[in-house]
Amino acid sequence: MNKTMLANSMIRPTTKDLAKAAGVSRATVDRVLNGREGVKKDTVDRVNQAIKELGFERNLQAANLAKSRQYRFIFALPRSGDQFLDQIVQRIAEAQAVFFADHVWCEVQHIDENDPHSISAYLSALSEKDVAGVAIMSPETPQVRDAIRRLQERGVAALPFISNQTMMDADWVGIDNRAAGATAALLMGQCVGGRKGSVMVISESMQSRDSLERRLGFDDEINDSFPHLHALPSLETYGNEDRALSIIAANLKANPDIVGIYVMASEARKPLSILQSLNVPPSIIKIAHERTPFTEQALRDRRLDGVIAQDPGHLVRSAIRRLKGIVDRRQTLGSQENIRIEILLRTNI
Amino acid sequence: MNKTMLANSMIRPTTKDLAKAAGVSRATVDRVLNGREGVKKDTVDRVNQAIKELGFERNLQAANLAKSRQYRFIFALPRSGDQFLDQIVQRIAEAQAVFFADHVWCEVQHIDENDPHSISAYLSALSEKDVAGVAIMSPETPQVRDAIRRLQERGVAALPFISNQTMMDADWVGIDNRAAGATAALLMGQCVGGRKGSVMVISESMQSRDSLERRLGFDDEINDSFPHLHALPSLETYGNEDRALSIIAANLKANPDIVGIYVMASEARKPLSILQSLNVPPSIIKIAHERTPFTEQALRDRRLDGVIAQDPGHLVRSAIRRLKGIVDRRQTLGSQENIRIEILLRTNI
DNA sequence: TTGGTAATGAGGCACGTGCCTCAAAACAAG
DNA sequence: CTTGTTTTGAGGCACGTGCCTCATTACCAA
Repeated sequence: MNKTMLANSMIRPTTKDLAKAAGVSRATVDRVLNGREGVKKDTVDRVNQAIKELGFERNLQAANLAKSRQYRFIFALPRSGDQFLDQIVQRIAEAQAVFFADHVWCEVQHIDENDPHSISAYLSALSEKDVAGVAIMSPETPQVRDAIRRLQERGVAALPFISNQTMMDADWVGIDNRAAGATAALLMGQCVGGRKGSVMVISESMQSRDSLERRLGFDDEINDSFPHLHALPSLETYGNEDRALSIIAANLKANPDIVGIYVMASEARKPLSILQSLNVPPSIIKIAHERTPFTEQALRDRRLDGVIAQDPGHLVRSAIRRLKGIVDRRQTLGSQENIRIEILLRTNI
Repeated sequence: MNKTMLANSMIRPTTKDLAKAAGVSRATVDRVLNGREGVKKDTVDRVNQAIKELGFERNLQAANLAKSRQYRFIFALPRSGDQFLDQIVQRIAEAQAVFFADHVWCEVQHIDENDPHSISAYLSALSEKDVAGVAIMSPETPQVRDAIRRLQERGVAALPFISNQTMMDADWVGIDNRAAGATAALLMGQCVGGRKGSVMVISESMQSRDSLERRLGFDDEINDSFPHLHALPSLETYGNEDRALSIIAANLKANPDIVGIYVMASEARKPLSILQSLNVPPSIIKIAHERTPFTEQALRDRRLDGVIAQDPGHLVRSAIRRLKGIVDRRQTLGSQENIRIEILLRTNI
């Protein structure tokens, strides 16, 4: 009995079954399924009713075959040469091979993160004919936000990637930066042990939403759980090495009680080498973001005590699956694509 | 130019193209692709050559459509009622919905983890006709190991799940338990701070490979990095509450210098409630495994300081993708399906 | 050469859906 | 009623592969 039941439940209804159940022809079912005009409201309802009753779900493989559909996706990423981005690009190339069997093609398009106008222009030029979806990593500006909206209206799947845009709280791929900051704080508190003192916070710029959120989460957790620690105001390097050196040195001198340093930017290399050149002792706890060859090595060498990371491979594959899900109008399981905040220590690299 | 290039590279060669390129008929191509007999070695080579040259990869959607293929997978899991397993079962149900569009059906089959004979008998009864693949969570025994091998020989994809079998170092789904143990140790060391003392280690049984590996990793890291800590011999509860209470109490009394407790088993509930009933102070660091409603709450209440976890949803989906990959003879990206060792603290639950 | 077998080709149907055409039916307005 | 429009049906081809059958060719040995 069990077997028969299973066998039955494993036969998926087809459009033919639908037609029979709704008492219409396959042509009409087709019109309803693909939203074509010229069907009476009443008939549409009958078909939809049948869909529900039979639990019909269109056979995507067959549909894609019929349409010889291809999924062309574009990753619009900042130019920059930091190691985290390099990783992302590399993972995209790897993902290509994995998703080849699903008829997915990915391309990387470099955009100028500091020129919202050019980004918007680029996005506006994309047509649904050429591109099925775009994953966009860009700081939030009204122009970019609008360009994304227009893309979606034109039928192109658009997904904020790693950097979030306020508009879409659910529909984006990346970690919860506030929680990431809080995690950094907790790790900091625990590594510092009972010691009392200040914590230096280094960022590239506090303009971006990501940095702001990390900072908020960091402060919340420090205040909540480690009142004996004092988080200093953020130092902004603006990606300038000389500036970074001078402000970090000054900050160190001004706060001799520093027990920890939190490097908030995604590129930890420069701040850390500056710290090293300034002979900051290992007893001062150092926590950074993102797994890169550099941070991995630093963890091993104990130049870093902890790293808060998001897996680049997972980010990329998640973005692809999400884009594909949008294009296919598939139900996606929210929890499936939650990007985890990883804590890297020496042992779990 | 860019566009044309892309358009060309985006047309996948078909068996027809293959036939033309190899100078044979589609029938012969078919014989080669599907390993049928009666083709001259020479011809086979020519076809394979063409496959390489064209970069041919069979269109899985079309093939599955033609065969009206369904993927029926079975998760063979221990009966038990622990929360971690409950989560797994729940995730399987969720995954069903997500993978429905891929024609994947999953079933949970409860097995008796303590009866290798019955497990082996169950696996032996599975035929390639009914089942495309099985994910097996079972402690390692020669009988189970052999049954898995025979399954594979019969053409059923078989994948050790969460509990590893020595035989397959690469082909299984779960975390690296040795690294997990080491991570627990490192977390322990950091939370304990500079304090000196002993660490209690509680397990259900040291018979299983998983426990052994965790213990090895734990000891390695403690010895390496925290010489001021002393890891006590493992306490084995054998799942018996009375026994657990008495040995834990005795262990606490015998070692007044205990500064940390490592609960190695996947079910932390009972050991922890025993510890609570024994009034173990919060200053003693407690680390356990697996994210469950219980451990989440315990982290929030600060009854637990850290949890080493593997994401059940990811485990399940990874197993399904792996099984499907095996059945489809697809290339799988190793790194894609690496299960991460997650560190859960209060902030990143 | 002949007979026999092994190797190959030609062709067709099926899978489930998308998309098209043309005809038939239902309906509304005059 | 007729005329015109809207709605529906019938049917067929295409997508790329698997799996048949039957015919044809190549090759080997007697």
